Amino acid sequence: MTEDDSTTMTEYEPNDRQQELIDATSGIHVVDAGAGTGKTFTITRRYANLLERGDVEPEDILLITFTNNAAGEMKERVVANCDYSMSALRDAPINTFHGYCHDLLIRHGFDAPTRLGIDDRITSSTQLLENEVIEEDRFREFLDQFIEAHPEYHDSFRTLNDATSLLDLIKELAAKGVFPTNEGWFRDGESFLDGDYEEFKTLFDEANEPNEGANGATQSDLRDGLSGFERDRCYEPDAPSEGKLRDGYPQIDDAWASRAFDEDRDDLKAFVHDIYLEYIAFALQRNYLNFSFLLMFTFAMLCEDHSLRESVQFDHVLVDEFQDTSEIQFKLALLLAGTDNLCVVGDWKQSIYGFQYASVDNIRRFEERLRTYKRELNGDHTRVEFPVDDVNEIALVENYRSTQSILDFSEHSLTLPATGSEGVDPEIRDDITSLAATTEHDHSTIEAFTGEDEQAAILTRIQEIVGNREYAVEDDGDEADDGDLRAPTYDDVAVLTRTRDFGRELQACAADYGIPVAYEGGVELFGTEQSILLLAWLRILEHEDSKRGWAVVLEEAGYTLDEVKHVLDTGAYPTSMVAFRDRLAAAETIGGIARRVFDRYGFDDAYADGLVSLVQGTFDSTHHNRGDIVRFLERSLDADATHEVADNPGGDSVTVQTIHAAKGLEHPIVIMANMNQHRFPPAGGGADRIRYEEPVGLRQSKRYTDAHGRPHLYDSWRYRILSRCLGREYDEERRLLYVAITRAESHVLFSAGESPSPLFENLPLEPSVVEPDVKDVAVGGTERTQFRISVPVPEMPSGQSPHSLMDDRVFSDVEDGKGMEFGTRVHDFAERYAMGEAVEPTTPDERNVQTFLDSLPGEFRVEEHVSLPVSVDGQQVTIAGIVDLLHVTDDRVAIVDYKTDRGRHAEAEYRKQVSVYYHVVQHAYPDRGVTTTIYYTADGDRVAIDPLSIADLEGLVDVGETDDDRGDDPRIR
DNA sequence: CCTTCTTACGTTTTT
DNA sequence: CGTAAGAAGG
Repeated sequence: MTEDDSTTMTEYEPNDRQQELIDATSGIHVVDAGAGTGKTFTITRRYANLLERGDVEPEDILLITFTNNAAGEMKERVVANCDYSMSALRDAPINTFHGYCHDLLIRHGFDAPTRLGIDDRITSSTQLLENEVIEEDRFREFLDQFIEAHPEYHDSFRTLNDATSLLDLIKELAAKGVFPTNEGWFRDGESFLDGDYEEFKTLFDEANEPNEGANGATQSDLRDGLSGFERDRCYEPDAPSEGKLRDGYPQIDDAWASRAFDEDRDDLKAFVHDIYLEYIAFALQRNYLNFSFLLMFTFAMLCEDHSLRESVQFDHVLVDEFQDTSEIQFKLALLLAGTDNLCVVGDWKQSIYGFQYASVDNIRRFEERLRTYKRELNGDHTRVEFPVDDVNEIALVENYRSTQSILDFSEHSLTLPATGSEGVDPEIRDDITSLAATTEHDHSTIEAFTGEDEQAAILTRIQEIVGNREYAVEDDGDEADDGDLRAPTYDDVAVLTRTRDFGRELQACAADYGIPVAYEGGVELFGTEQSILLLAWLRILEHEDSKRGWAVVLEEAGYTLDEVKHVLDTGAYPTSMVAFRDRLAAAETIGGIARRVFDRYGFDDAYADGLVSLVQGTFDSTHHNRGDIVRFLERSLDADATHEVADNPGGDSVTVQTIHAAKGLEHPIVIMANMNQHRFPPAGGGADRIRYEEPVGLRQSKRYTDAHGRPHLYDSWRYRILSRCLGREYDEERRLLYVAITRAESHVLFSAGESPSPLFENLPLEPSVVEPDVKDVAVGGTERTQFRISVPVPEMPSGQSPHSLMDDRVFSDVEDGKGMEFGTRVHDFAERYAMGEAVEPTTPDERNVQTFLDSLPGEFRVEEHVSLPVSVDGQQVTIAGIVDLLHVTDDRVAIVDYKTDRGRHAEAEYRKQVSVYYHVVQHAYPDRGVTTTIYYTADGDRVAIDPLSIADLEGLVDVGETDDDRGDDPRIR
């Protein structure tokens, strides 16, 4: 499903344009590589071609990608195309900008901070701070001490509404190459802050152009936008009255352009400068760098240290995904290029990372920027030594993904007005390189629909599509030339959304109907029950906040509010919980704490795993105490922080993801959902009081002074005029829609609810209205009941799994051939079949399971968590595990454990495992007879096991081993 | 056609 | 809380 999958097969030969790029091994090339044109394929071929010529080695070629994944994939595919092995390319500079800069700083960046006049060093102990929530926390801490130290800025501080907006500003400036030094600004940074009046004047004139009325000119957008100029606002005394400002008609007076632009910003610049510089120093002092500073220091170092720059420069520089680069990244590429063998590849139509400071003009106006940047970099010293006049443009035009209908349709999206009144510059069409399809069929459906309940409408449509040959998709099986069409499955459908929330809602809604849906992408990990309980236990461990923790834990355990209150007041916490707390307190690492908490509650899902690995990864060092972690969890919860969680149910399911997450992927059928007002495009925008915007530079919208003889936060009348000229940009929203459409191979559908957005209404399609009619696919209503057998948690237990009682050696000399994955699949089938899901057996083992389960009357309990407390040498130990199946009838309970083994070699060991289950189950069902059996799926043989006594089991426990030593999955297969 | 009022909204995510 | 799009009013 990755980009270029259609071209990964080596049997494909490059097309003419691809070949041109592969052969273009010298000179400057800018490659317009549209969606699905085999970009990665071509780049890796080009790279291999360079190596084959003999005089170029891997270390002479810098290949920059956008993500670490892409870098890894590039390496693999280069290896597939040339004589080098993976190990030979291990150290090859195929990397992201950040990754490469990190390496460079570690190797040569010791005194890079001195380039900004900061007297500190980057050392091998300097950490890269990756987590945003933690950085914001540090930044707040920094700001507090900054305010303390700078009384002269107290007024400036009053203008701020939110501390982190300043951190964002710093990162934005860093991405533009604007850095502070102890004496002012690095190189010509200050001119960026001042802005460019000429450019602004152009925008001003544009906004001030009279509109065409029915009879003659009507007022300009600018004049219109300035109505109500004084409404609900208080300006400083030098502000003009609305009447004066809007004196002219149909335009306002030209002179306002310079009056609004020219402003004394020395105080503002000094304020931002000092915070910026001192924050960098603060970070170094605390031994960390953020992603922005990584690039900043590398750039400063390469700029100023001429011999270093020359020594690291490359013969060839190749940048992939160039539409996602920021300005400083473009400049870094130039500094790293020793010759004019510079090749950038990208597609401006897929530039959707503006909020991460990607600058689409890097590729759209490549030549212009190249010249400007060369001039800037060479101002005082020749850093870019090669000529930049001769730029070759190559456009890849053959698309290997979509039908021609979809490709043609996708171009509309780039010119759709995104508001009722917006006019889109039609010249954009001239920049579009039309793509040519290579598919054999052109059977596409392109349609739009609405439904009052959009979620239901989408699910209804999905059910109509799946299995319907009208929505046939290409069957790209392994046979070389197929071109056959087949009816779609759930797997073929992807629902794309602009914002995450809609996708998550749809996922929940689909789950109600039993429609298989896999949400892919970042998940709100901190709002989960797992996270809340972990936080609660950590609070209990931290004594200051322990009551808040206890309240959550007690409530979860089923105490009523009154009971909770009573326990909190008296401090009489249940002894088993106190014992658990003490056991937690003994854990060495945060990962150990988290795992113990999740074991206690039986969480062994993707969320628990995600949390364990996240906290373990974030707090691996000993520098953090539990208070830090509590704060981290609180902040993350507060900030709705998201995190990637591997929660793919697998199997045949609909994909739901954001457009951003879908970039680079392809799907046979795409449903572009939630095209509603204020959702796509989203409403709102930055309300930051201090901001940087091209071309007006650094500005503030409010200022705290005592003008009018009264201290107040006055509005800036200049800012109001300037912001009216800048307006809101919807180009990126159109590109997002473009990306969504071009993910589709065969069919595209657009959906909206009750109030479609202009983007939807302006589609050249006639929307149909879908009456919701979702069929419930959950069979028989056999809901999986949450039933948990629990035995009171003993004092001071240390946990073990039944696995630890067993002797692994019986498994080691067996050549089974089926493997663990097979076992997992059979167990999954058995679990789902027992719960009444409509699953079909695919192997003889599964058919045996089916026959077996069909023969059993009564009730099933599936995957029961059990724990058995035992005492060994006076020490409490809990053995926890999961029973595959409990077969419950009126007078008996049967334990069934599936085994996929071909032979019986391990039965003696399994006896220990199922004996644990026996004692727990007997305890839970004291009135019924309990039988313990193993079901061998290979031959359908059910074997009764005579359980060991508790005393026997206790004899098997090795007290030296704690739960930290065992694997994550206590399940025994 | 122009102005004023009302109402509804608050994103995306990799390094 | 501040913004901006659309509706209503003049």
